Amino acid sequence: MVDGRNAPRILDVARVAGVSRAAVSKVLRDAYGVSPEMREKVNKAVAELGYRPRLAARAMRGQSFTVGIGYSDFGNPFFTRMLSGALAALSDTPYQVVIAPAEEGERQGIEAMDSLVDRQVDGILAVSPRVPQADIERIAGQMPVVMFGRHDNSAAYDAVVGDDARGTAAALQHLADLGHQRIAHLTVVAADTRGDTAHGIRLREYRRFMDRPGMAQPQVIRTNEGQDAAYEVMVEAIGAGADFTAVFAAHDDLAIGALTAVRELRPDISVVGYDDIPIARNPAFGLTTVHQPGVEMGARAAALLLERVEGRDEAVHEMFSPELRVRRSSFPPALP
Amino acid sequence: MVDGRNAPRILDVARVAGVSRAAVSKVLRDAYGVSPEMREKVNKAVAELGYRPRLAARAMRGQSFTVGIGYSDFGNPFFTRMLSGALAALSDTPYQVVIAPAEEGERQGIEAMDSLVDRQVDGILAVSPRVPQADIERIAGQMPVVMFGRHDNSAAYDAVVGDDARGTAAALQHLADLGHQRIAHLTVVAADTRGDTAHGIRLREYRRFMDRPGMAQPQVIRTNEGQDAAYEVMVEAIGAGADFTAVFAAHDDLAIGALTAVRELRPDISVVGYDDIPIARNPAFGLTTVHQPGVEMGARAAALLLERVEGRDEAVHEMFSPELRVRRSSFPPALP
DNA sequence: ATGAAAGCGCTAACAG
DNA sequence: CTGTTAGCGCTTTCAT
Repeated sequence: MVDGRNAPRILDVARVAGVSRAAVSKVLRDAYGVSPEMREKVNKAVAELGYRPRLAARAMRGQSFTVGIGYSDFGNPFFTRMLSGALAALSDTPYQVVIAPAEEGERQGIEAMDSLVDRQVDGILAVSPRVPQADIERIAGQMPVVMFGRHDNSAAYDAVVGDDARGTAAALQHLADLGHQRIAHLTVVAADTRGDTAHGIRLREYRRFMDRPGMAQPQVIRTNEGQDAAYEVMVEAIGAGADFTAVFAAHDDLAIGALTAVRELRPDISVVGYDDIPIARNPAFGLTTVHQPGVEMGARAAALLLERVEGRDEAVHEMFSPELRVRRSSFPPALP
Repeated sequence: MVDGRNAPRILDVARVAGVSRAAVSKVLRDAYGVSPEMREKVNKAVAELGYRPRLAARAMRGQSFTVGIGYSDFGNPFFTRMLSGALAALSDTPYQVVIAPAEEGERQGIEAMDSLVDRQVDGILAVSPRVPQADIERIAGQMPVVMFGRHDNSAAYDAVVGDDARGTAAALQHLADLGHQRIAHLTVVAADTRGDTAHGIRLREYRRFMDRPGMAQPQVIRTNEGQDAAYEVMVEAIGAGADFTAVFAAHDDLAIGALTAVRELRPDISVVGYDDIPIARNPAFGLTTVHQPGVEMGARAAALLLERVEGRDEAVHEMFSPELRVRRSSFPPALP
């Protein structure tokens, strides 16, 4: 195996092209002050040698022209949408992208962000609901940061979020209009509904909504992630008597699990989800859900990050309006 | 914003701890020859300053202790399984992980791999069916490479693949046992069934199977990626007369689209998929499909990569056995 | 327009 | 066991 050490360096290119190292560097970055003929010679030498600049060496002097994305939950189709929006927005820029996968666990996400800092990326875009705000602010003190899906408005970093309060209200209003009064909320474990996370807001807004006159007591059902876990929990809840006629699930994956249980055991119960993942609109489910414009949100997050990298200073928080998509899963009217 | 430039350097730590830079470096890497008291002092100074070593500077001298994953198609649940297996296997090692997202397009994947080379990762694990073998071998000449899902056995890099020929035969045999003779194959565009890709093998094996006595002429139906595209194509095929009683889809996402069309228009047609994505086993679909042990495959790929990084030299190719999961979507017997 | 030279922060000999 | 020092490959003034 050819050791990385003997890969061509900028000096080799300079030698082949018969110019100085500085000249090569300038051509590479197309900086000011290179004659067309010099550019020609250098490019030829670069091609001939298959030269590629070493990013580590470059990064030691200044920008790395890389943006980092802190990411987790690769199986989440909504995150996938936002990721593809961000990648598309970044693909037309001189910035490359590296993704740091966040490990599971309590401090999930901060290691990923730190690893990006250590790599001297020029800016960070992250989906990290669990990371304490103080940690993010520490990092935002060192480089531009845009957080995705956080409602905690910080002056240190930008945020792109969906309007979860509004989306939740829309979903619940839809059920209420159908005549439902006893609506349960199926959501994730308490660790993930803390603070100003999307799931925290959805839960808070649910409680607020159930406070309205005519609505019943709130019933919060907790589950681990995954369709299967949601299914099990719902089977149990239904077995225990199920004092509700509709379920508002915190996201579509849970909703699918709930819908599966409901169809099997209590087809009269309505289910509404959140996110509008692709399978939701399959006629096999016809899941009524709250659509979020993930691609646009991802693209906007990337754009905000670039603005910051280029120098903007004040924090920006942008909220995207969700939109209810009514489908069959919530058609059956409530029982009297 | 605190500029990256004034982040603490190793010299600052040395000053605070009252020792030399080399001593700090040794403690950091816990190299041989540091007294406990020195270690103590240094660690204290590191914590106090919030010092973090700069990976770029470190990489310039030797290993980066990073493995790179070339990845694309973030929405593909099978890839997600293998990714989570790989990440889990890597999480217990001193190696960090960065993921380079592959852009769409013909040479999809090679830019991602090159970008990892430029970052001086210690090894690359990639899912890149479309990249020409020569390009991979060029990279494998510079650092360890493990490819996921490629059947082209190269001496330059390792490979982890599913036994697509066997999986395909199992799926088709199942349909044949049910009495089906006219089986169509729904697969992706020709650009992705070339060479020794998984889809290429599945297609080739399908043709071979249909050559058996008693089977009808092969019918290959092409579609773009996505359930919706597959649905449209199948609606069209059925509208055009559908001279088949069963469909073998190249992967589950296509199978779901096909199943949706079939249920709507020709519920007598059986559908079989490949990959066993989570939604496949939902009773709403009950999709018969070929299960691949994605998590194990990902973990094994990561392990092979580490072996290479640690010095193994001969190439290894490992094939994983798929397993047919029979469900409702293929129960209806063929029409006479 | 071009080139020489001084580092960026770290590691790894080597000396003490 | 600890410290000094010479680079790693690149960018970037500053002369020429």
